[in-house]
Amino acid sequence: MVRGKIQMKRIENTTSRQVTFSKRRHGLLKKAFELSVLCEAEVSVIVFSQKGRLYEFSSSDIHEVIARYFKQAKGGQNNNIAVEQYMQQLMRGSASMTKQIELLDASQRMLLGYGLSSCTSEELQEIESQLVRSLSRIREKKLPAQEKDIVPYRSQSSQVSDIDHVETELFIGLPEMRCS
Amino acid sequence: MVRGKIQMKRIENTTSRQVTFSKRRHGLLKKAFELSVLCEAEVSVIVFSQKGRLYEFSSSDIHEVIARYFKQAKGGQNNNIAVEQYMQQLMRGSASMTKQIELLDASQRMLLGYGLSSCTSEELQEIESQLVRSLSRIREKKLPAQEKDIVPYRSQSSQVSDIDHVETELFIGLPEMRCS
DNA sequence: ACCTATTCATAACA
DNA sequence: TTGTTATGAATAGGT
Repeated sequence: MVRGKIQMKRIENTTSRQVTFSKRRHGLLKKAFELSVLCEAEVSVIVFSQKGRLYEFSSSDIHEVIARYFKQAKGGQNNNIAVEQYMQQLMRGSASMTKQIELLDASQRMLLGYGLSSCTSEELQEIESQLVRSLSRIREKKLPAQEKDIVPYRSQSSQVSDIDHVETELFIGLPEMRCS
Repeated sequence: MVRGKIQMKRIENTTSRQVTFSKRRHGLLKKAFELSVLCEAEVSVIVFSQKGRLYEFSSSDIHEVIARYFKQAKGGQNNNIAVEQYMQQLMRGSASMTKQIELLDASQRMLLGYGLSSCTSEELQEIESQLVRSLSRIREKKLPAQEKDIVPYRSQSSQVSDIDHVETELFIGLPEMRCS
């Protein structure tokens, strides 16, 4: 398009392809932003580079946009509402899970001693107390087995083995399908 | 940006806002297409107008892109794999449901007598036979109740009342959570 | 990363 | 709405 317009096909030269990707990616996200501002539209853009790196823009919560997409797409004529509602619930579930992950991430970092700059002294105290309790429990366990704590039953499936040790709750909101 | 550059804020005049939306939306989707071609990137764009109309571009199946997004976003460090897998399954479930809807749409249209131009004569015959069978069953039902067909139990919930009358199957693939 | 000659996108207008 | 055009933006190739 400049100094000799280019062909609309994959740029073979790796270096110039990467440079072009960087420039045009910037341009695309900027345009998306401008469209959302000028026209009060809801705009989301997702870009994966060849190497799998993720770039995105969203004028509002991208989960909401995706949920709205699933609701609207194919939603015109004679499609049933149940599917749309189900999809919305799936999406809201995804959104809440992502938020949960962020919260867990933050709390874990705190318990590991990182990201504490924003904490009040009370919070730091609370974290410390928690750490103390954790420590004492661990030491308690190290004593010769005394069956003090009955280990609750857990599925052997490794699928959920990393998520169910936390104190938070997930409200996925699956509609009653197969499980009462 | 032309004949006097514009301010980066909502365009107040409704007409020019709509015109600008139309033009810039075209430009955005075109740019997204070009980026995906030139740089072999995976690009998805979702746009909702103020009136709620949906516009989209995706270089590949948008469900796949969204699934990949959920997999990648927040997926860097210490997040557990179970959540990612779960999200992927939710997304694949959404994708398969959308495909199911399309199939159902098509078959319903055929049974209603539309969209038959692409059918072979065998298919038309099959549809006809089906319609005949349907008709005879309906007439059978119209006879005084004889308890010929035991009506299988159905949830009273209207949530799924429109989807479970079809002969196709949905493989949502929910991981074992709460249901065995 | 920084230039700049060009092509592209588009705001205003018709 | 669709089309035209003057002008600002984006960017391919080069440094």
